[in-house]
Amino acid sequence: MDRTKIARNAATPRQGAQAIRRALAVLRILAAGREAGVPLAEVVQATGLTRPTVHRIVHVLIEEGIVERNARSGRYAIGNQVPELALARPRPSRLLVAANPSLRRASAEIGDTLFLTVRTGNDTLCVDRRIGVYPIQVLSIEVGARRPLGVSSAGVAILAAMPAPEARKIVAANEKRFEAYRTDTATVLGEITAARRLGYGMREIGLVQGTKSISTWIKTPDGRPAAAMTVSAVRTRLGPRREQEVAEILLREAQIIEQAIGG
Amino acid sequence: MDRTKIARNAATPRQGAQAIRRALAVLRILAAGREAGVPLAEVVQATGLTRPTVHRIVHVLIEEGIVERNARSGRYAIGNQVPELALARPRPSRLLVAANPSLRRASAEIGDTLFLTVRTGNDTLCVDRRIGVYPIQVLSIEVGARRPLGVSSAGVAILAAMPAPEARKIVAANEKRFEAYRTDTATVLGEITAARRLGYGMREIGLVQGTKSISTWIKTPDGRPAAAMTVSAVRTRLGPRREQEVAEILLREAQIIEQAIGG
DNA sequence: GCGTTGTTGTCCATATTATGGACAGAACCA
DNA sequence: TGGTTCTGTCCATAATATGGACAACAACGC
Repeated sequence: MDRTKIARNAATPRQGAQAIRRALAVLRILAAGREAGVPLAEVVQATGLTRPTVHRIVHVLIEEGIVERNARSGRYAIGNQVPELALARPRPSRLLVAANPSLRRASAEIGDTLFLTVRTGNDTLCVDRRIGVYPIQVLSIEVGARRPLGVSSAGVAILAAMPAPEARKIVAANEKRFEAYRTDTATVLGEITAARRLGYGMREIGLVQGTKSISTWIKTPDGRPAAAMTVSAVRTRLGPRREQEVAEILLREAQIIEQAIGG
Repeated sequence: MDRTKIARNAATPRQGAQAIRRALAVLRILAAGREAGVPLAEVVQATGLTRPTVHRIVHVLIEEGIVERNARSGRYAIGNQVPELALARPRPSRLLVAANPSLRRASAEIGDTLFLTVRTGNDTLCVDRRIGVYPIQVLSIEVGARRPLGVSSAGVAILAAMPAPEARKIVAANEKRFEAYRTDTATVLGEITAARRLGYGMREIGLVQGTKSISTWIKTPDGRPAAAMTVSAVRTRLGPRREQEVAEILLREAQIIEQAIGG
């Protein structure tokens, strides 16, 4: 009876739309499942909603064409109508355009697979990939791959570049989803701290066995990290010396991209 | 108190998600506004919802990143996160792939601008465009353009190819949106009847002054129209004789596409 | 200046709507 | 055949979303 007026202007998360927010949370989990989709139980676990609620949401979204169900597996996936809605927007994003020359340059210089990953909500989303000239390439992550912030080196880099309290809040929000990626809050927080010290994100053990990744963050003019640039390679190819070299190239190019989107 | 069990299995549109359905209705209207966006009042008018409701929905969607607001005009538009969700799906649709050779062939043969338009819900959505060799081209419709079924020749063609009651239902549902396109239910129904007789859709007066359009429908194996192929040109270039020629080419290619997606 | 019209934004009592515990069915396995 | 793990459905209930009414602001005319 006393916080009625005080809290309204600041960060009150606008009421009267629980169902819509929940539906979007479901959609974002489904998006992480790509074409293959996600079983209902996993959506329940990842969102923390009850099963009847998720079931209802998912089936309404199916009726609306926003979600599809794989007839074979019974899994739920992002439907046809989502790309159709997306057509309303102009094709390539500002970042993608700005990053293009840097990706080309760095890819040629480094020779290993290069990824551009953006932050979207509590997830990372791979939006570009360049294959290098070295004969062994790590291609496990495809354009469109989406993961909770924290489970990839790109996610760690992005979290490391934001204020610690904000990063902690996101990690806490993603906690329920870490299990599926064989990690946990403590590990993630440790990696974030390490990345802050180093100046870039690093994972000795990538999501694929025997790979190693290095990521630098890219900040928007307002100082918030919006994306990351990542190199992935077989571990043996990224010893301490080369790690240093690669990191320097990535840091240089990240700065160039920051300037391009800043101006 | 008597229809409790009877109607449940057939086409009961699953309850418990009014808000989600409404949010999607809003999104689809916003999608029609492309980058420029749509003023709130127009969303209200087009959806038939009340203003407070639309306002609430739109602002929640903004908080979620699904909708953006143009700072200059105050209009609302589809946001960043929609294409990001869309990345979860594999790139080019089955239809787009199947239609590609036909579009190329017809475009070369006809020389005027060619469009491929799909049905999505109660809208048409332009998904491909080929520019011909003739020096005057009608380029007003871009890939991503979305309009209520019935206002373009493509929409009329698609409606003409479905069972009359279903077409009437869609036209009725779109009624509130026709005004913005300077047409009305009676006109649209008349055009649909004419298209059924002709075997293809036609508009003497395109949405742009002085243009004329011809559209043939494309049906999926289950017999439902899913898309339309359209030629637009300045009216003088599409006299009765040439109209016949163009229609024949379009009908031929439509059939080829139908076979390609059927097998 | 001052009404007029056309916007968008907000409040809050209310009834409609979404919720989730409990139950049921289906598929798989030993 | 009983156990386990999944999805689907029901319905009383509480919480949620609703929309009428009011407010604020801008642009325009005179």
